[in-house]
Amino acid sequence: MPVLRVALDLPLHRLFDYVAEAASTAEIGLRVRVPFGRGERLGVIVDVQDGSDWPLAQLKPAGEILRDLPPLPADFFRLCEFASAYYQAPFGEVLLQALPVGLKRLDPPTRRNTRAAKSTPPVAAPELTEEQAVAVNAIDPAAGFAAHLLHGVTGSGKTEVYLRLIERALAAGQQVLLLVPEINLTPQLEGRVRARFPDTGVVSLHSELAEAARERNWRAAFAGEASIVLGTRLAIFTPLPRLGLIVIDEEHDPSFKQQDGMRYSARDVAVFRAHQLGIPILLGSATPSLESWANAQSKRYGLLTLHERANPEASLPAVHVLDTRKMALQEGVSAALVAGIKERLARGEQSLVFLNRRGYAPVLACPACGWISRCTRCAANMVLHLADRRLRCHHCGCEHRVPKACPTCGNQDIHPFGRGTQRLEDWLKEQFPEARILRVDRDSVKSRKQWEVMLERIHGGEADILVGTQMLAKGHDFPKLTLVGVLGADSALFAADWRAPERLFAQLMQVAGRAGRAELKGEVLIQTEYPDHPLYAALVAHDYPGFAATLLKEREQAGFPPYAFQAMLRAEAPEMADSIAFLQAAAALPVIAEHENILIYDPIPMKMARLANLERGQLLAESYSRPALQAFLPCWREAIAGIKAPSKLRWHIEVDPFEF
DNA sequence: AGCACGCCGACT
DNA sequence: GTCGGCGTGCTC
Repeated sequence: MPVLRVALDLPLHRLFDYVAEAASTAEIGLRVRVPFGRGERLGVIVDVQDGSDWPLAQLKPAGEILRDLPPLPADFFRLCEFASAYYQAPFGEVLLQALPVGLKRLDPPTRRNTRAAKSTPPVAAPELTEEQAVAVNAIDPAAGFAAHLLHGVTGSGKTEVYLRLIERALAAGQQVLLLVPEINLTPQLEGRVRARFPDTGVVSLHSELAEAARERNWRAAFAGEASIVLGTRLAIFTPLPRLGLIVIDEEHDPSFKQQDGMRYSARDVAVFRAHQLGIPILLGSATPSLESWANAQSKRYGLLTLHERANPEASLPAVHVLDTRKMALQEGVSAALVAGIKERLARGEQSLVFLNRRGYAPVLACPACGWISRCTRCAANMVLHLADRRLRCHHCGCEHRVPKACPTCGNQDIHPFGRGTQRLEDWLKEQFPEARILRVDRDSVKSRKQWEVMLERIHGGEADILVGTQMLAKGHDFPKLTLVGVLGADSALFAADWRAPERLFAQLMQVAGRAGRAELKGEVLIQTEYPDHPLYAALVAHDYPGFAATLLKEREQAGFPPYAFQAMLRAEAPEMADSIAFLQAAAALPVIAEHENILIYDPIPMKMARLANLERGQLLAESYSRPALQAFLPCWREAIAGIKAPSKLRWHIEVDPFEF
C-alpha cells in the first residue's frame, strides 16, 4: 500500500507517514485529512512512497484527500524547504503558514464566485527619463536570475521603472510579485498599479485583509488568474505558476522582517525565490539596506541609480542642521523652526514636524520622591496619553488611569517629562491658533480608512501643520509641503543597537523627501545636539553612498554583518536566572566544539529585559562563514531541544537577527 | 502545539 | 476521601 508523507502544522522537525488505499505521486501537493493523536488534522502530502521508516503496522490510514485546489507545485515546496532550513523553522509550519486559513480547515471550503473586474482605459505611461530608461533596459527577463538594486531618491521615479518592468513581464505572459512594506500606508501605489493595468488581474495580499478576501486573492494568484500580486512580506510565500519578476519596494524597510513565529526576511526569501526560478528581482530604495548596498558594491547585485528627481523642477530639499546647544528652546522647538512654520503659514504652504514618539509625554514623574511611571510587566516606562487621560505601555499594551497624585509619596505635583506628538500638537495649537494642525500617528490613524481620509485632507490643503511619527514619512507626495522639522532624532545616534543609525538615516531621508516635491522648493530643519555627527553631514549632502561606505567600513572593522553571519538564541521565562541558565547550557553544548569557525558569545539580558512579565535573555552565535553557520545551526537546535528547562521557558533561534 | 497520563495539596 | 495543579512524553 502506498505511504503518504504528510506535513502538519506542528513545531516538530519531521513529517508523518500514513497509509493510503490508492495514491500516486499525482497526489503530491494536495491537502489531506489525517488522524493525529486522538483527533484529526489537515496536512499536506509532500511525497508518496512505497515504504516508510516506521513500522508499517503502526501507520494509521490517511483520511480524505482534498481536491478542491490543484496540487501545490514542486517549486513552492522547495521555497518552503529553503525557508525551513535557513531559518530553523519546522517545515510543516512554514508550509501551512503559507496557506490562507480557510484552506487549513478540515472541511473543504465552499467555493465562491470571483467577480469579473470592469474594464477602464489604462492611464498612459509617462515618458521615461534617460536614467529610468537605462534602469529598465538593464533588466533582461531572458537572462535568468539577476538581482538589481535600484537606488533613487524620493521622487526620482522608481515606481515608473517598476511599472515598465511589470508591463514587460505581463506582455510575456508572466506573473509579477510586487512587495511593499505596509500596503495600508501606501494606498496610492495600489491605485497607480491598477490604473496602469486596468485589464489585468491585480490582487493584494496582506494580513489586514479579511479572511475571505485573502483566500479569494490567494486562489486567484495561485490559479494564475491574477497577473499582479501586490503584497506585504507574507505574500512572498504565495505559489505563483507563472512568476516572472519580483519587485521589492523600499527594500530596506524593517517590516520585511517578520518579528514573531518564523523570523524570516521576506527580502532575502525573495532573492532566493528569484534565484530558484531563474528570474530577475529588483530591489528599490532611496536608502538601501547595508546588506543590499554591499551586494551591489561587490557586483553580486547590479546597481541602477536614479540621481535626479523625475520632475526636473523639483530640486532636492535644502537640509539644515540646527545646533540646539546654542539656542533657547520652547517646548523643545527652536525659534528657527517656529519662524519657518510662520513663513509657510503666511505663504499658504504646509509644514511637517517629525517626532517619532507618540503620546503626550514618554514618562510621568514625581520630582519629590523620584517615582516614575514604570510598566509593572515590562522594563519600560508607561507613556502618558493626555487625550484619554491614561498611562500606556507601548510594549505590552497594558494601561491604566493617570494617578492624581504620586502613588508612592502622595505628592500632588507630578509632571510629564519629555515630549510626544500630542504635547507638541497642543503647544503648536497655542503658538499658531489660526493654523489648522493635523496630528498623524498610530493613535490618530488606526485603520486604512482613517489613513485614506487623512491623506485626502492633507492633499486637499485642509492642514497647515502636520505633526507626526514615521507614519508620515512613508511614500507620500504632499504637493504643498515645503518645510520639514525634525525633533528628538539624537537618541538613535548612540543606541546600543548598531543598526539604529542606518534606520535613522533612512527615516530622516524619507521624511526629508516629503519637502518640496513639486515646483516649490523644500527645506528641512534638523534639531540636534550633535550637529557634527557624520549622519547629519551625510543628510545635508544628500550623500547616501558616502554614509553607507562609512557604516560598511565600521561594520567590517567590528566584524558585524554583512561581514559576519549571526544567529540569536533567545529565551524567556518568569525569572531571568532561568533564562540565563538555559542560555549558558546552550553555550556549553558539545556540538559547538564539533563545528569549526563558530563563535558563541556570553548570554546577556535583552535590552528590553522584561516584557509582559517574562524576563528575556539572548545568546549570539556568529561565524565568518555562512555555510559554517548553516551547518552548525540544525545540530545546535537539536541539542538545545534536549536541555532540561522549566516548563514555562520558551526559546527560539533567529537567523540574521535584527534587534540587539 | 495539543493532549494525554501521572503523582502531591485544599475542598464538597 | 476526591478535584486539580502542571511536569514530562508522545503524536505516523
